[in-house]
Amino acid sequence: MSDFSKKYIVIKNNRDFSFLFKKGESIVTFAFVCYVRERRGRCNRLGIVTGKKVGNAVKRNRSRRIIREAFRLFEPVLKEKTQKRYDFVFVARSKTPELKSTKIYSLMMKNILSKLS
RNA sequence: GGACUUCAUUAUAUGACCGCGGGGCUGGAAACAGCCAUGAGGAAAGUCCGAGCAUCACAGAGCAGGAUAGCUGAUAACGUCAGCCGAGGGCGACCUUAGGGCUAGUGCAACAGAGAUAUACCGCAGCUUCAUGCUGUAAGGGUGGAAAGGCGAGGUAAGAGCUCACCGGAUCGCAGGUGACUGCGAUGCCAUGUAAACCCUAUCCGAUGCAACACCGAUUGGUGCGGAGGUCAACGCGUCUGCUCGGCGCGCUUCGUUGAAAGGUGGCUUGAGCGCAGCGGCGACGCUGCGCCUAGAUAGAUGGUCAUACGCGACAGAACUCGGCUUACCGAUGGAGUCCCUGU
RNA sequence: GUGGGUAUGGCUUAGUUGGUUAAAGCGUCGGAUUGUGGUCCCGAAGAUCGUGGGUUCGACUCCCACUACCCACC
Repeated sequence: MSDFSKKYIVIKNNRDFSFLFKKGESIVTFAFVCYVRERRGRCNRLGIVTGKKVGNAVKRNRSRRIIREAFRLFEPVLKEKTQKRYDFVFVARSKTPELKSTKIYSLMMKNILSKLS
């Protein structure tokens, strides 16, 4: 996958994660914690963290899927609004697997867009 | 009708739209786009056993260490499973069972008790004495988890397997059974418990694990580390700082070292496979025939929204692959069987 | 994937060749001292020894299974 594609890139490096935890702007809700930072490039990047505290493998998988789905809906809205591109890291919390993706989507719209613009 | 026992099966379903993984087809130089079917479990879990597979080691034998422990069978193998035997529980269907050896040796057994692996405190009886002492005995008392098998009768000075019947255990013989063992008879009462204490006996075990391992690619060069140089002119990051300026370091060049560790591909899913039928076997299971192909990711694919139905959906997510075991779990359905109550 | 360890009063630790009663410090409570509080002194309460089975006459200790936490290696 290159920067020319429409989709986002998955953050894999531990260096990128720790950099975002240090330098990123944090947005806290009851469903997730989000770290954002502006980046140069043509697409957004996404990383999801589901720690041991979230629960067993099923719960961790579910929270990862929900966040990814919400972000899939959220991303085109973001691209229309601004020309800037960002790195995102979402950290799941213990309540995340019981929620619906629409709920997380609305939380993203409310909290993140207002913060970035 | 109630109370159970046991063996299986199943684990929300259907449709629409959007999205993900690998696969196939079409278009395209490629990037990619479109279409098609397909995509988590009974435990995928815990990692407690046993194998396959791979690499290394290995003439043969033994020691050490570990595992297992009724018998017969099943199996690739097992600590698993089936049937049976013994023991225990339940009125019963049925369930549970680490179930070799203390007569190979060593160790341990607190407190209590007279005495704990050998004894005589209170007793009982005989002899004797002022008091008491000596001898015999182990029925009774009390202690304890355990006191020379239990109970009754005979017997006796009082007693005792001293003798006898029954029960229990041991040894020997005979019969039945592949065998564990069971039945009968004779002898005859000889010594507690603990080997999930050391240990002994029998059987088994080479080590490491798919991050194994194999291949690709090589000085025109990859990874990490270190030295020297360069430049902050420009840009980014880090650091000094609350901020700005500025400095230093990295990204640049070069030298030395590291020498496949890094990256990619394979391993990676057709297998002791699954389903159905027939045959053999009490059964675990085996044989034959027909049919089927059913995840293969690599920061890790199954999700979302809407609608309908009901009982409103538990435990839970493949990571090389199988056979078990163990643990978690809302329920639903079916087969077989037992006991009790009522009616005919 | 492989291997190892820990769990004991509210907290931090002792204790296990199996033997009656599980020890200590801090903390808590009560008393004494002080004009009051602290320090000091005296006393008390507080533990199903992580959970569930088993072996044994008897288990914190031995064996098995499970739960939670921690660590190491590739």
